[in-house]
Amino acid sequence: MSLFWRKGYESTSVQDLVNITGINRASMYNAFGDKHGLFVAAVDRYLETVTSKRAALLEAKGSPRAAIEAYFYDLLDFSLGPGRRLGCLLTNSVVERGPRDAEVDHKFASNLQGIEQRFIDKLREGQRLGEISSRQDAEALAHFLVGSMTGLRVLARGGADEGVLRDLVETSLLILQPGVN
Amino acid sequence: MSLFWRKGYESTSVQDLVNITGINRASMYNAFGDKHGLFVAAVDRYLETVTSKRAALLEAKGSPRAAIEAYFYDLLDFSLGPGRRLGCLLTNSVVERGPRDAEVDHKFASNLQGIEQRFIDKLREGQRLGEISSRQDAEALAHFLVGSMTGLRVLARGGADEGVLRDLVETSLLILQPGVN
DNA sequence: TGAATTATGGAACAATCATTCCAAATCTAG
DNA sequence: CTAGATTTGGAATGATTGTTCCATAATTCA
Repeated sequence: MSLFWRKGYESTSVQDLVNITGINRASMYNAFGDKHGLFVAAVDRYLETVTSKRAALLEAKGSPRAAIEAYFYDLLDFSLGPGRRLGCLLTNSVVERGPRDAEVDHKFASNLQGIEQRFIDKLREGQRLGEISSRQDAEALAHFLVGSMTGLRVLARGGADEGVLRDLVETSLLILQPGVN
Repeated sequence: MSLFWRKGYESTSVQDLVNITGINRASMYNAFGDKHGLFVAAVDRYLETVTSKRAALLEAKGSPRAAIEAYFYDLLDFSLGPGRRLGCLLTNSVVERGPRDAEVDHKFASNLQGIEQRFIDKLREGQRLGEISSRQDAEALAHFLVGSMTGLRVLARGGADEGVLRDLVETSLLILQPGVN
């Protein structure tokens, strides 16, 4: 998973995977079928461990707006660490392979939809409580947040300065603030 | 350029390039040195043709806010066309190769900085004219717009629905609107 | 303990990779 | 028109790719 995350699919050879895991080549083929099967398993593991831990922040009780903010700041912190500027494995994979890998494409869509739905729930609740702007409907705001999140991840991998990422997060969250108009 | 755009660097073989261009292998090596040299030339050409044409929209006279809006809607339209859901060649390349290709990394950073500067100029002017919110300084807004733009390009390549992309653009532009607070 | 299933090491596979080489063809200048 | 330089076609290079095979070792289970 780490290797695919860092180097992508094509640049990671089966030999690399054998070297770093210490697992025999034949065993890997026995367990995962082929390189792509192993790759898909790595993406699944990524979603189960890395992504879903953060998604849990969107289930927290209490202020819905605070939950969304916590989600974004967690993502920001994670994106900034040294040696952590890897972006999101699934996002990277869909950029590299999306048009030619239906499985990755589908995982990307359904994962995004999952996050979007959590956003929508929290946004609706926040709008009802008056702590989130009702200028736009929750779906539009959720779509916006998904886009922001994606941009953040990609810019992080691209080596953008911390200030840029921070401004992106702060400004994105600011739009949730209920204004007067 | 088209091939690298569609398939990425690693998945595009020199043989593919020979086939599609009809240019002899030796001629290509003579002109560009190696595959990476050709790739860099393709990225440069992409920036000169595709990207810079849109960047010109940010130089237009008249309403600065309208210029920014025109830029985003042009990007949106382009991203939506059938067979055009390719994202941005430079962004895709930095996701695939960024950590291991200093040249691509540098091009990405300087290209983004160029767009950011144009955003800043237009934002400042718009703030002076009162047609853009002064709630945040122009730098922060520019960083935000760069992030939005990046998200849009990646989501487009990822096959996101038109509505998602449109909501992302509209909401991002809404934040420029001068409010009461 | 013994039989059956599974994992391991390592060689071997054909295919494809980027790259190089060279003689023949083409183009460029004087 | 001709000598010199460049481009072309196409074969050939060695390295690396993903994948398979098989005899041996380890493990599992009754």
